[in-house]
Amino acid sequence: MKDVLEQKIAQVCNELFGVEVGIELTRPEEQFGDFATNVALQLSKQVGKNPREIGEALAVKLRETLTQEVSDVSVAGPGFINLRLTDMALVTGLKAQPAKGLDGQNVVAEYSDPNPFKALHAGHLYTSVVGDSIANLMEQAGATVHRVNFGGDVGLHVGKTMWAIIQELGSEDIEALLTVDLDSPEERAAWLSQRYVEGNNAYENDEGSKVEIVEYNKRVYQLHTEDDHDAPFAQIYWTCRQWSYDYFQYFYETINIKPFEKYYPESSTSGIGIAKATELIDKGILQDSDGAVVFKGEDYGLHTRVFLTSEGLPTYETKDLGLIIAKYEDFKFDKSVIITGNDIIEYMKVVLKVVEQFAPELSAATKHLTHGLVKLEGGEKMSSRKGNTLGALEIIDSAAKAAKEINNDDQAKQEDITLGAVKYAFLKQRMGGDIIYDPKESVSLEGNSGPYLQYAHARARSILRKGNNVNVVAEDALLEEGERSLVRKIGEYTEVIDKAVNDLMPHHVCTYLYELAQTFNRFYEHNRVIDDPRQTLRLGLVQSYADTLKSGLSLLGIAAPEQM
RNA sequence: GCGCCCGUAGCUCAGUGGAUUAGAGCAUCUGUCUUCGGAACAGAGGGUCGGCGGUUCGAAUCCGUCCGGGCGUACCA
Repeated sequence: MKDVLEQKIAQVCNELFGVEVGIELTRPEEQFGDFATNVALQLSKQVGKNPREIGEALAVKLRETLTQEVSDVSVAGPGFINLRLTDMALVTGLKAQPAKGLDGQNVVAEYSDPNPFKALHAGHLYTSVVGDSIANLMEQAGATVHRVNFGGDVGLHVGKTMWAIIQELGSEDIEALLTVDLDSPEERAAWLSQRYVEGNNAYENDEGSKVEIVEYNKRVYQLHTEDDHDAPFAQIYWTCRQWSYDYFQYFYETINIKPFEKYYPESSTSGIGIAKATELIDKGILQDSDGAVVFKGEDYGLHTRVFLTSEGLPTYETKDLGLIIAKYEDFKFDKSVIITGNDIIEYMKVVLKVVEQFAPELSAATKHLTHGLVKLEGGEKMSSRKGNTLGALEIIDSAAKAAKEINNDDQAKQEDITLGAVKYAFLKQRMGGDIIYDPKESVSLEGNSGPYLQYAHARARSILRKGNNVNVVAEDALLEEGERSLVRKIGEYTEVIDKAVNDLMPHHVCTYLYELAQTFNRFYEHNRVIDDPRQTLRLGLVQSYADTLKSGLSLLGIAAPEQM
C-alpha cells in the first residue's frame, strides 16, 4: 500500500511540476491521517513557490487520482500533506505480508560465542537472545540463515583453568576428575568457572604460577596439533571441554532459542588462520615486528595488531581470520553477520581490513553488528572482584520467581512468561548502547513488557474461542472509529518488519507490538465483540490482531500462549 | 594524546535519511470496576532533548566546539 501510494504521488508531482522526486511517506499521529509527506516543503525551492501553495495544488490533484485508496487529503502547518485512507484500503492492508527483501540469500549469522572453561554471564544471555531474533528477522525476509557459534577452547583462559583444575586434583589425574561429585551440567560448569577464577588470580598475583599457566596454554595448543586424546592432561582437557559444551546445550534449550547449525571451536580455526597468516607474510600484508607477526593498521587509520605472538601462538585476530575463511568454505555465503559486544569493534575492523587485502568480496559481504554491555543499575559494570556479576541462568531464575508470584499452576506457561519477560526486556532496547539490568525491576510483568504482550494475545484468543466462526473482515466493511484505529495499527506491521530487517534491529518490532497491544486493549475496553451487532466484523479484527501479534512475538523468539 | 560510541522526564528507554503540540513504561497522584480474562483502561503532575555556536523557512535529529561518561589504542578475548 505504502509503495503504491509513494509511486502515484511521485507521478503526480512529475505531472504537476515536471520534477522527479522520491516520495517517502511517514506515519503521522492518527489525528492527522494515516500517511503524511513533506514533499511540498522539499519542492518549494526547486519549483519556486511557497510550500503551502504547492501542497494545496498537490492535494487537489491527489484527491482526483487516489479515489480508491484515499478518502481525504489535507494540507497542514507549513505544507504537510496528510492522507487518510479509505476503509477499503485499510482492510486490504490487513492481508499484506512483509517484503522478502533477502529472498534467496544465503546468510551466516554468528552470535553467542561463549568460551568453554568459563562461566556464562548476563552478556551471553543478551547476545544469544538478540542474535536469535536478528536471525529470525533475516529468515522471515526470505534468507536461508545458518546459525553458527564460535568459542575459545584454546587460549590463555584455558591455560588458567587447566592449571587450577590440576592444582585442585593434585596432579594430572583423570580418575580424580571423574570422581569429583558433580551431577548436572550446571554444577560442572560452576566448578569449572570456579577453577577459572582461581587460575586467573594465580596468573595475576603469582609469578611462578603465571609461568606455569603460560606453559599449560602452550600444551593445550600442542594437544590439538598432535590430536592427543590419550595423555592424562589431554583427557582432562577433553572431558572438561565436553562439560562446557553440555552446559551450553543445556543453556540454549533453557532459553529456548533456535539451535545452532555449527559450533566452531577456536582450535578448529586457528590452524586455518595460521596457514593464511603465513601466506600473508610472504605477500607482505603481515610483517615481523619485535618477534611477533603484526598487521600495520596505521596505514589504514586502524590500530596495529598482533596476529602471531612471539611464542608463535595465534591471537584472536588469527583465529577470527580462520573463522571467516572456514565459514565461507562451509556455506559459500552471500552475506555474513557477526554479532558481538562493541568492545571488539576495532579488532574486527583490523581483521576485516586484512581479509580485504586478499578477498575483498569476503570482507564486503561481512557485517559486524555490535551491542553494549549488560550493566547493573546506576551503570555499574559487573566485575567478579566486586562479586556483582550476574550469571546467565541466575537472571532466568530470578525472573521465574517473579512470574511464579502471579501464576504458579502450569510449569510450561510459566517458562513462556519468564522467557518472554527476560527476552523482551533485552530486545526492546536499541542495539548498540549498554543495557542497564535491574534484577528487581527490569524484568517486569506489566507495562511495556513481554508478559503484557503475551497477556494481550491470550485475551484475544479467549474471545476468539467464544466466537468460533470464520473470522475474516469483509473487504467492503465500513469501520467505526475504534475499529479503524486498530485496523490502521495492524496495517503498519509490514512496514515495521521491513524496517527491522533493513536495520537488523529487533527493537523496532518491540516498540510496534507494544503500541499494537495498547491499541487493541483500548479497542477492547470500549467495544463489545461477542453479542454485539458488529460481532462478525469485530471477530475478524481480533483474529487479525492476534495473528499479527503472534507473528511479531515469534520473530523476537517469544512464545504467544493461547491461555495464561 | 588519538580513534569510536553515548548524554532526551526522578529512574529505564523510544524518537536521530530535519518538519504538524518531543513520546512510552516504572515511580507519584486521581478516576473506571458485580471483566467478551483488570497482567487492563481513562487522566494529572513531571522535559533549557548535556552547554554554547552554526546551517535551514524549520534542528532532539545535520555541522563545529566545549563539558561529562564509556570502550579501544601490539603479543588477552
